[in-house]
Amino acid sequence: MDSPAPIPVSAPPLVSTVADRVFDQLRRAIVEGDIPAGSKLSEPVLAERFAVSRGPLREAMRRLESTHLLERRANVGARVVALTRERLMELYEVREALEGMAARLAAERMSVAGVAALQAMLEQHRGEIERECGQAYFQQEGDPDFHYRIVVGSGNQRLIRILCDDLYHLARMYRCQFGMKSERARDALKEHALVVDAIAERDGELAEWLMRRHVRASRKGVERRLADDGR
Amino acid sequence: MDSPAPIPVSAPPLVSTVADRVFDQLRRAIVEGDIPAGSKLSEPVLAERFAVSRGPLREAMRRLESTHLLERRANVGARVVALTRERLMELYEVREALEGMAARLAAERMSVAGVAALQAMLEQHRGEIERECGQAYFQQEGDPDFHYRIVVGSGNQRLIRILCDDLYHLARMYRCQFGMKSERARDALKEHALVVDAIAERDGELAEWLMRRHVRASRKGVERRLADDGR
DNA sequence: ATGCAATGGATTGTCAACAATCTGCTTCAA
DNA sequence: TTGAAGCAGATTGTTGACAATCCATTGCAT
Repeated sequence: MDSPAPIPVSAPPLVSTVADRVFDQLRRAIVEGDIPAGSKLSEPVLAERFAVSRGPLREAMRRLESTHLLERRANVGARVVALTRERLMELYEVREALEGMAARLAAERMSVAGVAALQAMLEQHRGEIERECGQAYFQQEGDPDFHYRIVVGSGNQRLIRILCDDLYHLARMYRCQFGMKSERARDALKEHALVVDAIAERDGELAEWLMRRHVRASRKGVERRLADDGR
Repeated sequence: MDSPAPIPVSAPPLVSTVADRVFDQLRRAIVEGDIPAGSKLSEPVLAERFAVSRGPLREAMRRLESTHLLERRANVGARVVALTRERLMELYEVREALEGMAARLAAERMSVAGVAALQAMLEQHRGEIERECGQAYFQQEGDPDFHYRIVVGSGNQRLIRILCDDLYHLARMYRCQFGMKSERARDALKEHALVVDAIAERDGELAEWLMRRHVRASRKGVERRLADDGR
């Protein structure tokens, strides 16, 4: 049984270079809204803020750009991506396709130990949601955990990189900045359980179908919230 | 009716910087096998080869890494990705999911003009395949054209970037280096026609299903070829 | 002969200065 | 008053030199 500790998404670099540190710090600052979305990033001021020269900083920014958190134009500068309703919907569409496939592959290939760990995690989440009759913890921690495990369980390295290295950070950025806490916790947990069951039964087709429906349901929940807020 | 000229995948940068040029040249050299897969890239020798300093070169390499054509390790160096049968299959799995979704979205959203252009392109391909009773042209030019159009027609910016900026270049690398010329040209054309019909009928569900089957069929064709070659 | 430690060479990471480019403001003419 | 052309300031792109790190070879001890 695995610990509920944060899952190492992409293997952290064996040796940490200055650019790596700056990359992590900058990403967190952007994702958590410390640096507001849409704002312009000046290389000199950032270099001073992180106490590094422009070389490693530019490398970090380049990597942020490759994860689509930054947009650069030559001789003009870099801006943090703008969070729009449209982009969020696009993100959900891609996630639906990719995570559906991940669930299918996980059902076909995940080790029995992996499936057991998945079921254990689900049980733990069930306990937590019961205990604090709460929605807060689940959507903020449990849901990403669930999705990570499925994706990693697919065994498809490319799938893992696209989702864990890029899309999930962006998804977290939306959660942080739009302040979404789902009231869908109980429904989501039920949907998770169905997906896990399908994986345990090695029914790839059903697992994919259920996962896609789960992602669509999440999207609709978000859509409703945004409509209420009048974004 | 559009010209059969090469489709501009991602908008070429308005101003071309040195790093941009090196990026394009390096990518082409890697994709076309001019620089063999798995080989190590030395910064000094490449800098001399392209007659630039290490700064822009490193930026270009960083971008190649973000497209997963290069792998870097700190203080060790960069290597061109190794082309393995396993990675190729992973690529097809991701493409199946993503292009299936693209076909669905294209069916729902593509403009009538876009659909007309798609049909015209198909007709042109049909003529070409008839004329040279040939498979060469089609798989090397026509098939990518077809997939590009569908993806762009989805209107999902993120989908477009993932597929056109990253995956398609890698797919082309496999084609170039494994020297695949499909004997599947006629079958593929038929499959394309079915997808286009579904899009024209605005039947997203069917379009997705057909596109996924088409990608799977391509994968199987490649698998068979690789088995024959004993890779 | 085998395993381990130290050293030399090369490669990459980092830094600060220089050059090219863009943006916004000022100025001038219609 | 409006529009375009030119200039100033700042920002980014590029360069070459310096420092830190790793890999392979060599030598030695077991």
